[in-house]
Amino acid sequence: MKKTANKPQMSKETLLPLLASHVLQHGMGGASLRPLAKAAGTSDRMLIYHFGNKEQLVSDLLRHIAGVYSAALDAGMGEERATTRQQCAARILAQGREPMMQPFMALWWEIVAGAARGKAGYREAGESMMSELLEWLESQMPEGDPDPVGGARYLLTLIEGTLMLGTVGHARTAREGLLASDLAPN
Amino acid sequence: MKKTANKPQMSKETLLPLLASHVLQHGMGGASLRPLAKAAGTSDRMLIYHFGNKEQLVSDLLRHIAGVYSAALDAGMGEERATTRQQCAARILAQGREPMMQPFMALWWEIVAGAARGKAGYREAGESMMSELLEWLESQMPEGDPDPVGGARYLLTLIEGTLMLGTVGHARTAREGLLASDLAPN
DNA sequence: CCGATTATGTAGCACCTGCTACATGGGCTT
DNA sequence: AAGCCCATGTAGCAGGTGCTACATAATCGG
Repeated sequence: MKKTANKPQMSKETLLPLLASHVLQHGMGGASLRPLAKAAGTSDRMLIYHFGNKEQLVSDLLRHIAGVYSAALDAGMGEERATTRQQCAARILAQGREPMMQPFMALWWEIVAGAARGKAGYREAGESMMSELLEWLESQMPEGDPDPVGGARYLLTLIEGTLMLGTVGHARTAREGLLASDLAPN
Repeated sequence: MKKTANKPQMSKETLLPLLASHVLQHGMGGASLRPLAKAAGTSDRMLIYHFGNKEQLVSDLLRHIAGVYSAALDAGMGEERATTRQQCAARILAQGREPMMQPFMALWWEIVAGAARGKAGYREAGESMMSELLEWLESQMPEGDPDPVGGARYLLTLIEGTLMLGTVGHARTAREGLLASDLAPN
């Protein structure tokens, strides 16, 4: 028996993945200490011990989740670029509809809502995740695009609007809007 | 003294405006029975009495708020139409930034988040508010627009994406995206 | 004027909330 | 071996949660 104890031996770093997984499944609304603690195999007491207070825990957790999101984006990134902007948008919208991304989508709107209310950590997490997505989108822009940087921003705006409309039952509205845009497949 | 008692004499209809005003200020997260009751000058007991349970209360409240939103839109509607799509989008984005609309904007993302989690009443309220906005937008489309219906849907998608990006600190991204679109003022 | 329905207040239930005090361990350094 | 610090368990706090039971008051139909 060396120093490798079989006791849990927890730390922020070991706790965060477990907490993130729980939050991705159940949302930020249900992120109260005791359920979180149970999901991580600890007690609420220990969560406060490691993070100081709940606000700090939420901040750290959101930052961690933003990192996980980035990794998930990388994992889902295709090899070859798109050949048209329209294909590029379609590709990322399809990615957003993948089951693997579903928990992120549900959590995303809670992050936006928290940011709108000025909650600590929410705006930073949202901004970071959008920056990540924007970067990914730029890398996916067609080869000969005349303005890949501006185009990526334009597509991002359209894509996020489409996702939002879909969430409140206006998927059809967004689809018809895209058909009426300069992205229409003709 | 006829039958007009000076006692409060509450009902769903008299309660809902008071509840809505509280929720618009403090958000759905703080919409627990006792604060709501205090804001409406009643007790949690009476809220349950009138609405049956909290879920029903939230449903009724969201439907009521969707109606208030519609009225606020009408009140802010300008007389003359826009002359270009770009002006049309700018006008509605400005409207969203008005102080009067601010509580709706903050509440909006909570509605979207609730819709994404399948909470009762949220999707319906979100869908209704978007339909209202779409209708308003159609009425604002330029006179000689070749495709006002599709154009309104296209603008709505862009506008909502812009609002979302602004909420998470990416207002600049959205602005640059619009500049790179076919809406660019040139 | 009486009886029934409607409206409201007071207490209270069982549970959850973030957080703390205190004790006890177990492993580390010296 | 002594002392010490980090980790963890048990209890508990004051307050909030949705909701209910019960009693009472007000109002209205007969």
